[in-house]
Amino acid sequence: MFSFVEENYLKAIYHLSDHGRKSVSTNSLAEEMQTTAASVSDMVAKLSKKKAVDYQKYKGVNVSGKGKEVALRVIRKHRLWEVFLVDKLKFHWDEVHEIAEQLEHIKSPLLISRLDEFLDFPKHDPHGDPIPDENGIFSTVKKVALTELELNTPAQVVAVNDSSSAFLKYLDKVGVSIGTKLKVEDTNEFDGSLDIIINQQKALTISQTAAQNILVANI
Amino acid sequence: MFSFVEENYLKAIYHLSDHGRKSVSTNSLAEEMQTTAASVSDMVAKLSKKKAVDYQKYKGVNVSGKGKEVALRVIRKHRLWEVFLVDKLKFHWDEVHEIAEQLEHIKSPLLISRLDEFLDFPKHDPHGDPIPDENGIFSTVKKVALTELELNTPAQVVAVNDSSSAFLKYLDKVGVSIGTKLKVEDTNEFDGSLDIIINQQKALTISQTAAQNILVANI
DNA sequence: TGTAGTGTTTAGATTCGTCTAAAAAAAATA
DNA sequence: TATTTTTTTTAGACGAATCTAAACACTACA
Repeated sequence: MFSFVEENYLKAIYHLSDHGRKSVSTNSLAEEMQTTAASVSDMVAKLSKKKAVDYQKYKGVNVSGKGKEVALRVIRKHRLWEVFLVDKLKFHWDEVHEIAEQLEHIKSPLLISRLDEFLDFPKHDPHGDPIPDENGIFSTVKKVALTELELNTPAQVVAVNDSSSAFLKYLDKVGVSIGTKLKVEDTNEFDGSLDIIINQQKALTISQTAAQNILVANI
Repeated sequence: MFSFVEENYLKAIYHLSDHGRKSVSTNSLAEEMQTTAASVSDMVAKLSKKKAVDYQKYKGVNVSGKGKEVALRVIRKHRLWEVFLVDKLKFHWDEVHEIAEQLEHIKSPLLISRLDEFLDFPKHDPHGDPIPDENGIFSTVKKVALTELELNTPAQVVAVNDSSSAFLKYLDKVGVSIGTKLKVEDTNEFDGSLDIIINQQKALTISQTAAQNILVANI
């Protein structure tokens, strides 16, 4: 139905359009796909003919219903494989993207449902991004920055806003990762820093800047 | 270095040449690859220019040292993924080939070494075929028919001689599959049947005919 | 509101893997 | 050995995805 390359275009359009909310320019898509505007024009016309995107010349492009379905299926596979690589094969969360880019194109619905089960139906990938279910539905846990979390409310880290390697290294050092359970014990008004308890044991103070970049959900 | 398609050709040549022992005709390769002789001629010329095969016009083709390396790497990946699908994702051994055909082309040496470790360094795939190591070396376990196994010697099922569905169904029913650990407790001289212990617990008597078709290796 | 500048599309070419049809070489047979 | 049959290769073309260069369409500002 859709080639490897077409799937990648649909995924990119879906991302750049902010989940289908705004149309995507040829140039931005060209940059995302590491190719030329001319190639993008060609491919978008092709996807339009296949009814996978809505497209009018010079007016930008967006995924259609069908295109969104394809994009979500690929995203689901990508994120499930990332969970596999980190949880089962002990990869670090910042080394899995490239491999998942390849694995996401393996065609076998049964494989994916078995993998989902094997991984115990994860709702988030190792970066905290939500994994759509087989119908393309994201689980609707509300994510808030750690700075917004109420005092003494248990929560779980589900994502980060800053994925720079400096920040990820810092999180590693203090023992925070996706899935870490924590609560905020106190806030220090003079600099906005937070006193938190990690996994009901380790006490730690983190800066306001760090806390703004850690997203948590209630548990 | 080598495309998806080139890898498949090298694998097919390696197989048809009986592990590089005899040269492969254009027509047989065309049949194996489900394509035309003309396409094979083109591709073989291309692989020859890349020094992956030894080829002289009208004289057939065979893998070169480099080509054999590529083929063995692909075969290793294919068989490791098959083990993963059967052991971890609970696929039946006759449903994994198609999916492994796709997975075998994922490029990441680290992924494969991690997978190998995760699967506990299997030496055989679910069909009993040996898995080459990272240097392309097959483990040289001696396979013997179960009828030849010494009494009370622990061994592991590595292959079957008869892959008729009747025999496979029988094996399923009695709980014997590739990888099953067993030993022979006693032989019954009057009909050649064997009393065996499966996985150090289940006792079972099997006919001489069945035992001749089960290949085991010492462990 | 006309025009310079930016963004986008079209035209034409290239590489990869494939095809059909035809030519050439090897093998089989008389 | 000469001729027929089979196998293999070559020639030329095609679709997919890409590219560069050139034409075209929008936009922004003088």
